[in-house]
Amino acid sequence: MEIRTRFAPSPTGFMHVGGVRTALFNYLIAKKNKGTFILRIEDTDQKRYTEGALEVIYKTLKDLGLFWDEGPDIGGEYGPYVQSERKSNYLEYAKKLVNEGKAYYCFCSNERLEDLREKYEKNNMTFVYDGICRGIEKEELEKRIENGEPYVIRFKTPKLGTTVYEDEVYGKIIVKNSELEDLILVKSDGMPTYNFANVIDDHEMGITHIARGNEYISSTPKYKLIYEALGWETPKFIHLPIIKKNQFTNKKLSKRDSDATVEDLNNSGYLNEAILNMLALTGWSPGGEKEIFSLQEMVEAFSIEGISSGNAIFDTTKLNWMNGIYIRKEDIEYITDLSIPFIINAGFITEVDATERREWLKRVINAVRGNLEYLAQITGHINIFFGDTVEPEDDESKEILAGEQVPEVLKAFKTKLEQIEEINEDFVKGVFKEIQKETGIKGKNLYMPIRVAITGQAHGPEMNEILYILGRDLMLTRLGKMGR
RNA sequence: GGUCCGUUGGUCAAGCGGCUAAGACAUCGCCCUUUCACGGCGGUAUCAGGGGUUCGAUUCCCCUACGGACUACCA
Repeated sequence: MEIRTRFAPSPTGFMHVGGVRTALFNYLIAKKNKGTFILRIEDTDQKRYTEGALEVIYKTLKDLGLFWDEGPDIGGEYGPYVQSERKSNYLEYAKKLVNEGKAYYCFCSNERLEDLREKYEKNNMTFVYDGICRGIEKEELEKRIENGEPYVIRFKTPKLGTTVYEDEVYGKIIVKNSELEDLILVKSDGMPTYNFANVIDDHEMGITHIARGNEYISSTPKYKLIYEALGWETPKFIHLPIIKKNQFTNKKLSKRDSDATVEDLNNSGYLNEAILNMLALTGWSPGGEKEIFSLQEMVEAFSIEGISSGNAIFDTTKLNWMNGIYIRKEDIEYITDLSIPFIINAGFITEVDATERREWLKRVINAVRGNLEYLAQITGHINIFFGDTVEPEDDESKEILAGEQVPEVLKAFKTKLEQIEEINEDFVKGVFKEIQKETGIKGKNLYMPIRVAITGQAHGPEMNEILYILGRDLMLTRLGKMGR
């Protein structure tokens, strides 16, 4: 049988990492089995609808590479894929259940329900509706409906016995039916409740595996009862451990904890590849020692058995490490594209520079990418390549420039620069050796003063790269303005 | 309050009756390196507590503690 999974977000305008992880796992389950991954929008609550929210969902999923096979924008055999456009059937199913004696009309007022609830709570019991409307005679029922009395349709949950279902992650879940409420299927406005609509939609769309957050674990028995009442096969349930907030959340971390949206993470310079990889590894383990996975590799390695049952904290520290790996391994063109906005934003370059000086920028970015955990940090590393003047930035660098051999070294270096037109391989290869030969100064005493003089810092990328990137003229300018 | 679920180092986690309890991140030390970073090597650190079952429990059962979810005419 074909495996069909679905990701069914509400269009709230945000795609939090937890939601993305749910999408990812549904995607993986489908693709691992050569199945179909479906996107369905749950927008029955119009109050929640936000302008542009759909686009956020589409964009996030696409950027991450989680392409759906059926969905609102591309259609499919089981459409429509927007819940608000499917409303017609729900009532019919509910009425069918009523006719079969598996559901009933309930006229109870909110006040009565409130009183009831209070009574139960006082006795320390789980509130369940007492089902008084189950017993309304047919004649009375018809009369009340005719009179326009508001009603809801409730499911007739068995009073006795237990309901059991086998969770793919948590194992057997057993609940006493007496703990289960006669849940509402159709609201007094004729709209289905979320739970009911979900069951219907999932069935009609042929969903075979439902992966969702484990907050649904206790309501799943109710779902199962509805499936059974309708005579439908129950899909497999894969409840996922929740990704918790960092317990040490503070202002600095808040953007990177589990509340974070993918957009937030992107804005700090986290790559989608790293986010996805990290998300896969929280709540799932491939078993082996491999940790860096492309989406395709995840598909191959994935198995439901590898999903863990304990809730996890999104490890932002490890995300930093992993993101650094991707920054280093991805194509430099790609990293350059992603880095440019940060560099423009910091005022180092303009939009025009970004295209006109792209080759140079690429070299700059490549020179510093090894130091980065996330792209926003790049500005702190490339600043040495901008500006005509240079100041030793800290005590360490000042101390280096104070060395007694420094004037001689710098003078020699300056002379060498003046003798060439531009930096080339011969110059880079030979300049330090020559200076060493002429002055007798070598090692740190030779390299460090030059580094500090032309960059202002005692740390940074490889010297040769710096020479190329800075270029003859700028170095001369900087050296010239130094002693001033 | 009730019901359900969970608990292996600071974090992510492997383990599915017998192991010196993997691995990764972080941390510490060493090496590489003219600097920083990367990289390499090594160290510190974990079975929440208590009862059972068993020749033997991290693994199975029970209790306690702690954490989470659910308990809507919200999704």
